[in-house]
Amino acid sequence: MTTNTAGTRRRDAAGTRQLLLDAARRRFAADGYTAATVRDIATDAGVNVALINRYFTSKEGLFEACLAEVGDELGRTVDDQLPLERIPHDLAVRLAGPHAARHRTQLLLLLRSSGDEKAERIRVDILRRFADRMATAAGWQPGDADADRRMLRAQMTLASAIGIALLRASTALEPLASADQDELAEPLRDMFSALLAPDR
Amino acid sequence: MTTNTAGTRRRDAAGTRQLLLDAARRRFAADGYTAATVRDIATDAGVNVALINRYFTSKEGLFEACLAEVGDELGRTVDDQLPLERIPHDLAVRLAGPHAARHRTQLLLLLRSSGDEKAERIRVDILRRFADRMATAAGWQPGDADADRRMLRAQMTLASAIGIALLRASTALEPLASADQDELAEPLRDMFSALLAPDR
DNA sequence: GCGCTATGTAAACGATTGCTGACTTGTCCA
DNA sequence: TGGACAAGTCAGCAATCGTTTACATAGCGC
Repeated sequence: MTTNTAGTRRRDAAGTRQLLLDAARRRFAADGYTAATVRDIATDAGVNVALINRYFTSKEGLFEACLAEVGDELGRTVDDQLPLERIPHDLAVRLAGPHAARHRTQLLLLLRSSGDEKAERIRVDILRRFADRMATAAGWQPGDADADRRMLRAQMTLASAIGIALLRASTALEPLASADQDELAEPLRDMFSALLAPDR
Repeated sequence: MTTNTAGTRRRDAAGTRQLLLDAARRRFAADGYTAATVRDIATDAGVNVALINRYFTSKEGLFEACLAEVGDELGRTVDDQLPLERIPHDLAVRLAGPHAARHRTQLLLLLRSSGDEKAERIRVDILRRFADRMATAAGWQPGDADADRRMLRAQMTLASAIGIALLRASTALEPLASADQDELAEPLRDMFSALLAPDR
């Protein structure tokens, strides 16, 4: 919360909008949609509660905006033509790398459901796009005979990564919860190459 | 809801207690702790709301009872000395077999957090026990040099299975969501043998 | 059959939820 | 420099939450 000498907030619509988005993403990811209250989010952001409704119309709108932002961010972050061999490493970094906290909220948000139909559509679209890229890296092609099998495997890979992220975040289960990037990388490599490149 | 001809409920403490447990497990697994309301649960069970507090003291108490029941059930269901080769098949059955609906609620409940400390302890205990059995099947022994590595892999296996269950249940992501037992079995076999038996 | 207790019901409590309206006040341009 | 509009504040609304309390009655031992 940036304040001037008088203790009143500096006025910056775009800025406070972003503060709300950041706080909301963390809260939604950590607590789930229902358990995260607008008052919690506003307090975290250091912003008045009413501004949530001004900028995002409703709690649902804020959630959708979070999802949309994550969609954009993943679209920019995830390499479109990522070689198969780098996927495990890339996911290990996401799960336990230097900016794991931010990446984790992205992954967790993908399985926080609000029940709202529009948000649900956004959520599934992101998952599908994410899985598509993995399937492509694994040699998937629309017309293939076993295209469905490859896609299924890509989606299972994604589900596994999210499951690991969730269990690490929401449970004090050792050694999983505090395993670092290097410790995770090796099993992830074994696992994902078995899923995505079973015949090489 | 069993009623006699007059429309009044038949009185059966143990019976309605179990009705509440079943309904609660489904609701908690599907909606999460906060989103599942005691009124929803009571309606599903065909039982008066106040009975939740009579039999389980509180919503928290009901949740703990659900977890404890799942713990017992898993303790009886999961074979203590399951051979490594059968784990993938066993999990495939749990995820998409004939009684998948019931097994799914068990798995999903393991990552529904209430925030309450006691419930959290029960939850982690179940997960730990579950992972222990998998690690044991994979040749884990307390004194081993790489005991920690094996345990980490077992926990990642469990996390993956739960992640797949969650994504199947909470998202219309095809083909994953409607894949049947046979379609899941093969990738699961590849995946789990890579995780649990990397050197065979 | 009588009466006691376990079982189930109904209504309401206070707290918290998301949200709204009327309001103050900062900021910037003419 | 003053006025207009955007940005932020404040108090309170109605709805819903978990829970409690007072009451009705079915079922069983005597």
